[in-house]
Amino acid sequence: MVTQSEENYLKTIYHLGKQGVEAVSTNAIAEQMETKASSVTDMVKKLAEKDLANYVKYQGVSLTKVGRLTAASVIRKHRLWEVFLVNKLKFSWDEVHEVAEQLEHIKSEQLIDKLDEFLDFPKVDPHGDAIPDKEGNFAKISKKLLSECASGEEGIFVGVKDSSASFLQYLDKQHISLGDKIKILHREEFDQSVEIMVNSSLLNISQKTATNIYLQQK
Amino acid sequence: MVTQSEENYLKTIYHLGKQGVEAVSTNAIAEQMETKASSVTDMVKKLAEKDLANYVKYQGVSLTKVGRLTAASVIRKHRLWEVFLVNKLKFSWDEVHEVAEQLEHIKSEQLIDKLDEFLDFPKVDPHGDAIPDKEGNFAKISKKLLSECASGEEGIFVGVKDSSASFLQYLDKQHISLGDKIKILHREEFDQSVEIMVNSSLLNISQKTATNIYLQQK
DNA sequence: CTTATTTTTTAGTCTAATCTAAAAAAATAT
DNA sequence: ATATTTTTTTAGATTAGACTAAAAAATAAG
Ligand SMILES: [Mn+2]
Ligand SMILES: [Mn+2]
Ligand SMILES: [Mn+2]
Ligand SMILES: [Mn+2]
Repeated sequence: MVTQSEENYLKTIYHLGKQGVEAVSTNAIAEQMETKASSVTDMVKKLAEKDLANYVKYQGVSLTKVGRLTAASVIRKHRLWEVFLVNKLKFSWDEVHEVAEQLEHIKSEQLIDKLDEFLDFPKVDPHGDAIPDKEGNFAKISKKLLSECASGEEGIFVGVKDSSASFLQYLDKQHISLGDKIKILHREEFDQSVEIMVNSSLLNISQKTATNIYLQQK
Repeated sequence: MVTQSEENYLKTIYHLGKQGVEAVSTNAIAEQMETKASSVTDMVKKLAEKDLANYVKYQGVSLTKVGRLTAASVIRKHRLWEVFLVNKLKFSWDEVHEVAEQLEHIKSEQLIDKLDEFLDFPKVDPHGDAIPDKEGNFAKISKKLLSECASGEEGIFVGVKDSSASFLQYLDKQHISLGDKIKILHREEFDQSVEIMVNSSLLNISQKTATNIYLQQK
């Protein structure tokens, strides 16, 4: 049995280390999970003991095949629940993370299969992140950061890199929503801010904002 | 904060002691929860410490007002999730209990409010049990055990007393479903079995079955 | 190549929730 | 009224997960 805490560690290692393939440092995990390095060392030993992780003292952790699959399954559940909360229960996209953080640990294959069907087999969550299938495979969506687009280029807003409530609320306030067509009009050399056209209105966004918006082109 | 384990104890005490008002014995709780009496003693002390229960050594436990409200809230969540699983995800009524046992511990007021609305404010769960409102009040449904009905009487099948999977599956096999009209034709003195009419077909049910079926009359 | 700094691990505590075995109290039976 | 049985509590251990402080290893600077 994989505990809730183990699942949270697996998810973090998965995210930090390119799907858990690259070795991740103890400190990186501790920082991400807001816990102490010594706690991470303990847990990482346990994951290795259970053959969910590869761990060599002082050399970081990566995930085994089983570990990766387990992590992907948790991520799948997290994102499906987020879709449920937004599409069915009318949560807004900045309110769902905490609740999904709990729901992702509910243990029932049947539940997730039926939820997936009920939601009509969504491929992305409310933040534009891909939902892995049961085998842990992601549909590769080609997307590019707005900050990397040249002026004149345009694309559809399909995802956010930062999905903190504050950023999502900022986007709401600016009336920038997933699915909108965005055109890059001008990039200011001085501060890297960008002038864009969204919903036929002009907007100026900071460099920080531009590095957190994904566009899909053509 | 009330832990998951504490919530489970509160729920059990609530069910065993007439909504937690009557004192419940340590052994009764232990048996119900399939744990040891010594574990119950420990937990009960903790609940008393947190002002969720009234506990006097050797005299059993009852719930405080806050304890009762907390228990009712967990039961509310459990039953709302059961409705969701059956009505929306198409689980059958014998499959939902275990999953609801986990879902009932998800912490989010907003989630439950929105779920309640999404389900159209149901008053009973898939087993005919009343769903308490946010204040912990149950809509009193007048229902009577089939075993207590005289021959000639009839009523609508509105609930089960035993909601074990095996009993529910037995009812499915006999094509007896919630909402069916049942008429008592004859009670056999010898073994207390009952001949009934359901869906215009004759059926003979055991005494045990009869004591687990609730009818609503007129 | 040493010394200093940073990172990681170990050692030792702590809390929550469980258990077994033994002691104490309460209930039942002679 | 005493002895027996049952119930409940206590005492002591165990496991998971987290923490602090100290030791050890790895990395970076001079
Ligand atoms: Mn989580
Ligand atoms: Mn998301
Ligand atoms: Mn439960
Ligand atoms: Mn039920």
